[in-house]
Amino acid sequence: MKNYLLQLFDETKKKLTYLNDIDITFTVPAQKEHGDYSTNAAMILAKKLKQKPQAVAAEIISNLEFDNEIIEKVVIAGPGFINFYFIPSYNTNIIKEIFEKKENFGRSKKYAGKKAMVEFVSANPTGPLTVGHGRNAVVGDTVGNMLEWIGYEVDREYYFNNAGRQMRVLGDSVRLRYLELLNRGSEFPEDYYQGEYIKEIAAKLKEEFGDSLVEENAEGKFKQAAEKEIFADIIKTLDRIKIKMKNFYNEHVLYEDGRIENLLSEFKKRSLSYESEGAVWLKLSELGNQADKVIVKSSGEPTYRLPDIAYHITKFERGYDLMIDLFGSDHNATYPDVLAGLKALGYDSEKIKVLIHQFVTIMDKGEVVKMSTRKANYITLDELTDEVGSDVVRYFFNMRSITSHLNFDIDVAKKQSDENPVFYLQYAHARISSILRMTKEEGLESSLENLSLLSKPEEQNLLKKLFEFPDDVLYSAENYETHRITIYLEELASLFHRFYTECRIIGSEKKLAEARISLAVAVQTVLRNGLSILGVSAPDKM
RNA sequence: GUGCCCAUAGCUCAAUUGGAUAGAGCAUCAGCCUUCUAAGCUGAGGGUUAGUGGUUCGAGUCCACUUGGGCAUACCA
Repeated sequence: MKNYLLQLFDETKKKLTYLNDIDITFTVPAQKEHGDYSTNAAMILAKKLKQKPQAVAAEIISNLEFDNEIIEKVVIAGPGFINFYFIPSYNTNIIKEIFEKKENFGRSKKYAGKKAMVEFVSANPTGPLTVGHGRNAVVGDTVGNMLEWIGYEVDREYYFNNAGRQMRVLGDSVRLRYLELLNRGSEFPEDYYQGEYIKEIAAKLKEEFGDSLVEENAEGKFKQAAEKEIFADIIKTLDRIKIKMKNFYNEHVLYEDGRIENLLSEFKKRSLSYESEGAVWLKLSELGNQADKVIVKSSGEPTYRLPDIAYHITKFERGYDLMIDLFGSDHNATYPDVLAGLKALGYDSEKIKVLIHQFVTIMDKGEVVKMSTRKANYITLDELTDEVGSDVVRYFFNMRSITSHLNFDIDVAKKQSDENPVFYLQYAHARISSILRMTKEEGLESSLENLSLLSKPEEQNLLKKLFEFPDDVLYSAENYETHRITIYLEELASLFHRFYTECRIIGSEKKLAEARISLAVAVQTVLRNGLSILGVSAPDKM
């Protein structure tokens, strides 16, 4: 429907050139009395043309050469909206399109040939992934899916660093637990990693090496073993919720390749850095940021900014047209420095989209759980997946705008009741499978012959909703908003359940029954496609 | 103190980016199964969109201030 309108307006632009001055958008009105689609173009143009919106609207309409077989009427309403009413039987064309495109219905080629990278999770291997990481992981993966749906070739990457203070403390935590097991322990510091997994790693080391590691330092075997074990667990955890990284990028590579040194001398050469108090500073205040920041400490060790900039340069060199960085809100102060640094070096920082998601608040037994990896006071993503399953985890994290805090009530999630809307969608899908099984037994098959019989409001509403899917996918993807997909699917499922209640298939006249089966199949296809974007399964039975 | 994000129904959240009468789910109440899955459907109640002012044909959305929260504000990442 929208495509037809766009076509129609493209034609009209030749006659009314002022239409080229604005972006003409079509929206589905909230009130169905206002038609199938609506545009506010006349109101926007009224200001530019210094005419009344109604007069502009009238002129536009009189120049529209629309097909009376497709559009029933076009009217001016309210302050100057132009409302379009389509012929009901035209709406059934969407079923044919869905039957043709099947699992590809909703995909578009708008960004075909473009490469995107989504960098997400990127947690250092100091402990198991928590529920907090879960939001990042699921949203990142789903953003990747959405980008694929609009044509991008997408790489998923996990950036980490196994050097630095955090990791030293991790290694030493394992060492102390190991010594404890040999009854040679000393006091375990409060600010060390308290988790059980540290003890498990220590136990494994004891099993393998006996007491031969007593003199070993924290940086060696202990840290290596910890990193290896923890990473293996992280990959397993991600795999359980259907996330596969294309690449794990170790910050260390940037040092080995000499990128850090090169970058440092590049900044120096361009007079973007200076030395003071034994440290090297980046002139961020000259680049429009708040204050200069240290890039190399007086100890000689770079701060995270330097490798982060170097890392992003590798992304540019790898030829990505779009680079997504997904962070929790605790990083909201760090990325502007990185972007400013890149921009100063001549890279197009517009190609980098930084998405910041707000924190997950965990509620357990009516209380907020304060999370800390260090104190081992957290709920792991694995535990959550054990409790509710991958589908609920993925759906739950995808269903909220990332700008808002996500309130994760463990009690509710455990219930697996109808408070989890994912079941509502899956139920609609399973219901259709069931219908198809039953109707087959009755000798009924889907048919595209008599779709014009689909004229009841419940049927028409479904058809119009199906039309919106490709648009919704595009919109969601371009704005990186996974939750819009869940909203769409819930609305579609709701319309289907209403159709199911009002429009029986078995027992209806054969032609009508077969047209309705086609509609049900189309709805099921779209439900399945939408769920696959979210990474949620579409069961045939529940 | 300063920067970023946020405040919408009892609770959890939407609102097509400035559009028409602010919508869903849960919870509460009242109905609907001898017929394709009741994990469903129908109806009811529930709102000064934190507050005040401003911008304009039109504001939950944009601007200013106020209040209240989250995250930052390191020579940690």
